[in-house]
Amino acid sequence: MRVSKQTMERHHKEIIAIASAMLRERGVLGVGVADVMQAAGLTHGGFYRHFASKEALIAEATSAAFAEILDGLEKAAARKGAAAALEDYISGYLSQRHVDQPSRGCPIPAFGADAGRESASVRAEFEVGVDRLLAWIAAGLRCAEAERTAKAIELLSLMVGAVVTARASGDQALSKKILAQGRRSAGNLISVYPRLSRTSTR
Amino acid sequence: MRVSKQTMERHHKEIIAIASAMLRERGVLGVGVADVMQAAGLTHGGFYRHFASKEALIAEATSAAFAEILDGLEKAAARKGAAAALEDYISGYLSQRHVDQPSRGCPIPAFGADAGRESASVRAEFEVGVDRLLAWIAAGLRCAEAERTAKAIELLSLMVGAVVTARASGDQALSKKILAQGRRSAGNLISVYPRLSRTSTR
DNA sequence: ATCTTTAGATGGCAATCATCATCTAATAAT
DNA sequence: ATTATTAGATGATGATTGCCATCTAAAGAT
Repeated sequence: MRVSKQTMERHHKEIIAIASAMLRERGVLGVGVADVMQAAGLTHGGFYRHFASKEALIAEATSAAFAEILDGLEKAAARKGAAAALEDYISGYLSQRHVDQPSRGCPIPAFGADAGRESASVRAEFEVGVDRLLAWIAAGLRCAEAERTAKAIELLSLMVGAVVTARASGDQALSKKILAQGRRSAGNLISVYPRLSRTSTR
Repeated sequence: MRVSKQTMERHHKEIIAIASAMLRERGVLGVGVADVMQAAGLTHGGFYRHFASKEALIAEATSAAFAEILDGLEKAAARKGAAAALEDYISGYLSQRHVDQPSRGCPIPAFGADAGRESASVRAEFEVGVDRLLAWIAAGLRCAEAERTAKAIELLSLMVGAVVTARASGDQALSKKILAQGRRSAGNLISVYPRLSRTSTR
């Protein structure tokens, strides 16, 4: 049955939103076209009126996941300032909640490894998202302009690695230890005080 | 056809070795039982004489991957000292080669996210491996005893996150930038000089 | 030398996968 | 009001999935 233009656009967005959550929960290969369509209240056959392939959906869903997160971050920065928003972002990122619920969380620890195995179109979306995220983080850092990008990369790497490792290590003590240490390390990183070692000889 | 005990044991180990490489290359869902058996020169039917399930293979292959890496690390530490071996480990970990060839690399960035979705038996193997790896890293750090574990966790998180993010971002400039910054950050971390911010007020 | 055991081969199971041809019902254009 | 267009439903495609029953040939035990 045919459907109005608005309805179709709504369906399109719903499919992407559902896919972006399922992607983060189950990974690229864990998500089936039929699963996504069923979750959207549609049948699997209509999928190819919306997307050229599963790969195209993955790319769009990746873009949407980053866009959703970055929109939230930019609003938060506008509301309470870049530095305070960054602190909130870090504590949320390195929370048990984020580890336990990947579906609304950061795409990088959730399916970054999968994305590396996907086609260039998916990796390109990831690249754009990471770039935007790094720029947002850099804007919230209280440090010399020249150091911002470097520190942003260090901070993001630290957070991504802590979440991946904590998730892999299950719900045991080690997982919590990694998260707690991640919070401490990130706190040090965003501190206004420069590192002695950063300017040291070596 | 039946095969001698030694041959069977050899087959068993070959299956695990192949699976551990394929796991890191394709992820958990990207590896099929038939793929592994074919790569081992066997047919898929014999698989269940060796393993109770695919899950059991994943668990054994995870354990084997960590064991192989840690054996190498311990030998390196015995040969040239823990601190020097750690420096080598870091530069290898954050190399383009490691990003491009996951099959012999660290399991954490390769399929840590997948492992988080797997059963407790797989996650348990991951936990043991991460624990051993952290202990080895800690032994190579030149810093106060009390800080070793914390620094080891920070260093591992940083490295895992950098590799995941670099892989996800494709083979472009961003990927290389993340790796290069990871090397710089890791270098600062293992430096003998303590961080000012670590002991600072906040 | 005979018998029991079993690793691996063969083939097939139902389920799932991405993809697509066909049909239909309703929208959008005329 | 009539017609052209098309979103979605239906159902099937061949390929692949993990898993298993059966067979067989060789190893290990007697």
